[in-house]
Amino acid sequence: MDFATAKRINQLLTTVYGDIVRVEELALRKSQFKDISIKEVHAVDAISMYEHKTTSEVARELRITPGTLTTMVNHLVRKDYVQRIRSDDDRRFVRLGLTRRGRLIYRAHESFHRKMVESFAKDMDDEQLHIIEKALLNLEAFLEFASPTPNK
Amino acid sequence: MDFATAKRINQLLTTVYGDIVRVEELALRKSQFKDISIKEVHAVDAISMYEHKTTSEVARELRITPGTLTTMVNHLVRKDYVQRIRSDDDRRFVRLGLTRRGRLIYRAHESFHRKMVESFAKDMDDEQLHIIEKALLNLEAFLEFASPTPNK
DNA sequence: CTCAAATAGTTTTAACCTCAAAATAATAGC
DNA sequence: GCTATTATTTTGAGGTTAAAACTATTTGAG
Repeated sequence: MDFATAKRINQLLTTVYGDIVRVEELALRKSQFKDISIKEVHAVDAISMYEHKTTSEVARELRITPGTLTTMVNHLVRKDYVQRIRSDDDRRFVRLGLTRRGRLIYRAHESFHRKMVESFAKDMDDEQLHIIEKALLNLEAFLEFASPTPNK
Repeated sequence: MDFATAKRINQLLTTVYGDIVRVEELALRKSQFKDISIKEVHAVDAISMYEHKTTSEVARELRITPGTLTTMVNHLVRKDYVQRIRSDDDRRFVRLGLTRRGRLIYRAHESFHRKMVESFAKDMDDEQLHIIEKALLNLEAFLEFASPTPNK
């Protein structure tokens, strides 16, 4: 790969995520959901629609500590996006679910991402999509090699 | 594009950046540069080697406010990564430069990214690289459309 | 030339996100 | 029934950020 191309691709890779977050944040401010931050939306996304995962499971998925998620969930409960459901079989567990309002923003967020990926892969055939997925998987493998995840 | 592929690509896109940052942060902790955060390294990167950009220019590039950059630069000066150079022609401007130590970490960071992009594009020919760049540009265009950047 | 407006940067304030460690609550094993 | 373990919450502290007020400097209209 020539130097200039590497530079451009690096630039794109490192810019794109920040741009996604910025656009999402902006869209929230202009929507009916002004009281929720993008991090909180990602928590809503991880909690997801029907699974009722535990606090620890969701925290692991978000790569934050359970303590951090607890305060986040406090806010999200107060703002009526999330509900806590104590497990009946083992009352140490707290299972998390979305309220009606939580499900609304979940779907809005999902729809944004669907549109985003669609436009990302616009005019591409299966083979081209495969190349892109391969590249992203290469990247994941590099990162995994650079710093192995403790798999539990 | 079929649903499952879209899901996988979305997953990869949204995970990858966080993984890059996590790996970089971990590498820093294990290196000789333990006193600098990844955000600060990105500031060093934006300040760059020889240009002596002004505070506002660097802030714009990093998409943070000048006030935020000022406190960041305070830390980086104290830790001997960055130096402030008052402009002589217009003494309102502060130009930013790297110290010896700043240049060291600049090159280390640059090298990490070079390796990263290389492994990202491993075994790909020019045409395949072009497809990937196209996809990333599509994504940028979508984001730009979703929320136009105020170009000044 | 002088002073008001504009410009660049800094300081202050407050919010949010985060983690580590201690505290609390519940369960499991002996 | 204790003791250890597990899941969550609370507490305390630090990092990142933006907004607004403020300082220093320059520009330009009169």
